[in-house]
Amino acid sequence: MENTKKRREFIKDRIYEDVRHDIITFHYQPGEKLSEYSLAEKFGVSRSPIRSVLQKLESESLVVIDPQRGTFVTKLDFDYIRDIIYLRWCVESTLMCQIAEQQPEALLLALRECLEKQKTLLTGHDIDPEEFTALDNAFHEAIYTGNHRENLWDVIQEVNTSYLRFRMLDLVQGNSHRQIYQDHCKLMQYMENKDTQNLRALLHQHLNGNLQTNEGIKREYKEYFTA
Amino acid sequence: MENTKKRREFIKDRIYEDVRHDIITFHYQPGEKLSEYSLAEKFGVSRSPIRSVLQKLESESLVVIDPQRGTFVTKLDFDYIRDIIYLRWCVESTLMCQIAEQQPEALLLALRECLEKQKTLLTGHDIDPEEFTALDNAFHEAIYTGNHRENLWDVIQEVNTSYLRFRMLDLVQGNSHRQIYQDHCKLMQYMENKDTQNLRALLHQHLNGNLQTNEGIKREYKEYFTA
DNA sequence: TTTCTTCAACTTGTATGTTAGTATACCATG
DNA sequence: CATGGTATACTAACATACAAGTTGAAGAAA
Repeated sequence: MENTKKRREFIKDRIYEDVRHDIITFHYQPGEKLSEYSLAEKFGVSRSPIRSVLQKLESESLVVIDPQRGTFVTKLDFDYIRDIIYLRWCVESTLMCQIAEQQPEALLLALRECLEKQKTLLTGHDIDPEEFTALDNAFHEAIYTGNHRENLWDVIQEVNTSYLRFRMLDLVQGNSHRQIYQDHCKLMQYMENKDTQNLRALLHQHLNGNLQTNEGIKREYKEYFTA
Repeated sequence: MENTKKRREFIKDRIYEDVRHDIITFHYQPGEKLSEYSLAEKFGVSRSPIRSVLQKLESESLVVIDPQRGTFVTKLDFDYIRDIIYLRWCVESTLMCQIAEQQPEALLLALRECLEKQKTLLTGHDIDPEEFTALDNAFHEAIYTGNHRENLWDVIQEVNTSYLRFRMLDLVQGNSHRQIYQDHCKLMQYMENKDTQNLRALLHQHLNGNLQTNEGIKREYKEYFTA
């Protein structure tokens, strides 16, 4: 049985992935101009697929299209990111409390396996930020899928890209991987011990990536943020 | 001081509002085909602005574009809607508990004013579903803005259209307006009395628009829903 | 009748003009 | 020098033409 829906790959799909990746990894810097014409030239295509790509990127707030002026990579808006963090906190703390309550065997096992993978990756040198991010995401995704909230995970992913860029900023510094892993382990413990009080508090801190360092990042990369 | 940012009105903006409205109000029915060419003809424009509109509508899951086949109004996916309800429940119950805790004077006053408007509208005959929806939304929006979560409200609105269509189904029947108003009043009471237990329970029921009636709607409009 | 092939009509993707708004460098004017 | 108008280059919005895949009906073959 073939359930992988064959969807022809269009030029715009490939370009979308390329440009999105380059924005998230700060290859294109916040504020940088991305004109249709120059992108079309770069990828060797016409402006039509580029327009599609830019409009899609605008819908996830990665670029802003200023009519007849230009299209620009959005700067990081901390007020916006702050609300995305709050959104995830509200949802994921509720989900985790539910897990703490019900102690679903299969899910807890899956989460422990996920943590093992993270531990393994951490033993090596030169940790690839994107690879670690994938494992980080896998842990959080399991929280959703384990509660049969796959759609909810997908929905949140669509608005999560701004937060993703924000987290990338301190991940490239390379010293927060271990902290994230340890947070996950503690969250795991709290769920197993039904310690919802500490669970919610730690998750808040975890999603914020340690409040004190945020201020440092905002200073260090202040040209990446909106005023 | 002029703070309304003058943004030139483009053809696609008007068409977007038109088509979106017609989908939400079921003028275009779920599953119906919306070809670029026929829409272009209907609005007397070329396919370019129509493509913009349809791509934007796809990003909020109101249409699905099947390449080289056609563009169709999406059917209501209850699994998806269920998760949107859960999302709103997680967020709004947290916000309301926060309000219950802090008892912010100005916000409580604003909420009471909002309820008065709803009460006034309910005294008349022939209640306009869209007008009531606006007042319903205003109550929920105040919960966000009162906690300085304007961005979060905006984010949720972007994924809320599917839920909006779902609620429209029983609103046109015209017998749930009073129930919604009464729910709001009770939620208000629970917040003032810091009764978070009942608050969370009622909000869940409120967002679901009464579980028992949902089954009836799914039967009555079953051609509007996915299998 | 049933099944397969062919083809025409229709779909969106892509390419390329054309139009109109914006920003800026330049120059004339005070 | 300061100011205001103008020409110009650039932008995205919009129009149009062509390309390529999908669908389904008509018709031939079994």
